[in-house]
Amino acid sequence: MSQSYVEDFSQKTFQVALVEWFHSQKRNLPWRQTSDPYKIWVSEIMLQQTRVDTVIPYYQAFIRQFPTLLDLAKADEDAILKAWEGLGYYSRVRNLQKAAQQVLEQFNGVVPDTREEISSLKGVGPYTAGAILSIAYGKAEPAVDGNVMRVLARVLLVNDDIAKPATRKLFETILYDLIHKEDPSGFNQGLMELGALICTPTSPGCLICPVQQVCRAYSAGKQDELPVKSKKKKPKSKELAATIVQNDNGKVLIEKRPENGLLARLWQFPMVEARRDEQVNAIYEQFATYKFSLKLEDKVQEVEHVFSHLKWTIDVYEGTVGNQSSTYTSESKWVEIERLEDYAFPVSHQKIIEALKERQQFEKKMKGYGR
DNA sequence: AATGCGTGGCG
DNA sequence: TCGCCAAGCAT
Repeated sequence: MSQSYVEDFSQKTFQVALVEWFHSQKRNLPWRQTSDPYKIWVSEIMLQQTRVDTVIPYYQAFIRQFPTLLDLAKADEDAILKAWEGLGYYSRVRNLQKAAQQVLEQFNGVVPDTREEISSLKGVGPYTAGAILSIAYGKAEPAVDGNVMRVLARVLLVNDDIAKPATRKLFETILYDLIHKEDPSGFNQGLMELGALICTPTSPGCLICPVQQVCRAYSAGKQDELPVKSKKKKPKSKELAATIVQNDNGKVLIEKRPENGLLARLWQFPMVEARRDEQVNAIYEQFATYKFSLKLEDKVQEVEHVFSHLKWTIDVYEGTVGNQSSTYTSESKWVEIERLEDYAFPVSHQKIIEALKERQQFEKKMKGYGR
C-alpha cells in the first residue's frame, strides 16, 4: 500500500527541501534552456538509459539539424539514424520520428498535454509521458526512472525489487500523493538530479544531502543496502565473420541491416554468424547469392561488440571482385571508403572502418617507396 | 512478466 | 579485467 509508505512521513518538508535544493544546485543543461515541448521531448528520449554527458553533444547537433517537430517529421530515415549514430537503442529515433508524424496528423502539430494522449505516441512510455507533462506543461504527473526509484527506495525505505515492473507502478502510486503540486517540474527533476549528484548508486553523499533529515534509509543506516535490485544475466557470445569486399574501383560493399531487431536499418559490411573453423565456407556461401565471384583474402582484424544481452566476436576478412559491381539486393551498395562516413554504422563497424583507413594509408605509403 | 534492444564509463 | 550501471520502451 502506498498509503503506508507516506503515512508518518513529513511530505511537506521533503518537497520543499528537494525543490529548493534543485533550484539552487541544478546543472546548467542545454534542454533546461527551453520550454519547447518538442525539444524537451527529444532530450527525454535521448536520456533513456543514457548518460547526460553522452547526450549533450548529440542533443545540440540534433536540435540544430531538426529545430522543429515538422523538420523531424519530414526528414529522411537515413538522416535521423546518422544523427543517432553511436547513441544506441536506435529504435528510439525511428519511434520519435513516427511520433512526430502522429502529432502532426492527430494533434494539429501540438505535443499533447494529457497522459492518455501523449502515451499514445510511439516511444512515449510512463516515464517519458510524466517527464514531458511535468517539465513542459507543469502537470502534477509522476516520472519514475531509475534515479527516482533509487532515491525513493532509500528515503521511504522500500524493499521491493526495483528490477520488477510492478515496483515502478508502486512508486507512481506513491508519487501521486508525494509530488509537489505547485512545482511538479522542480520536484520531478529534483528527484532525478538528487539521484544523479548525491543519492548515487554506490557511496551516496548522505552527509551533504538536502533531505537527510527525513531519509529513513539514513536513519536506519541502510543507504548502502538499498535499493534492492536483482541481477541481469550475462550476455551470450556469438562468433561472426564480416567481409570487406573491394572492387577494382576501390569501392567497398555495404549492406543495410533488417527492418527490425538488433541495430535495425543500420549499415554494415556483409556479415554472417559462423564458428571460426567454418567462417571461410560460410562467407563463400553467403556471397553465392551475389552476381560476382568473390576472391577471399586474409583475416585482418578481430573486433568485440558487447551489447546488454549479447557479445559478438567479429573476425574481419578482406576480399576482392572483378569488374562486375552490380549487387543482388537493393539493400546493398558499393561505396567509396571516403564516403562511408555518410552512413550510420554500429560502433563495432566504426572500429573496422578506422582500421581499414589505416591499412589504406599504409599501402599508399609502401607503394610510394616501391617506385 | 520477461526479454530484446546499445554504448561508454567507472571502481 | 569486468560486471554494473544510466533520465525506458515495445512486445
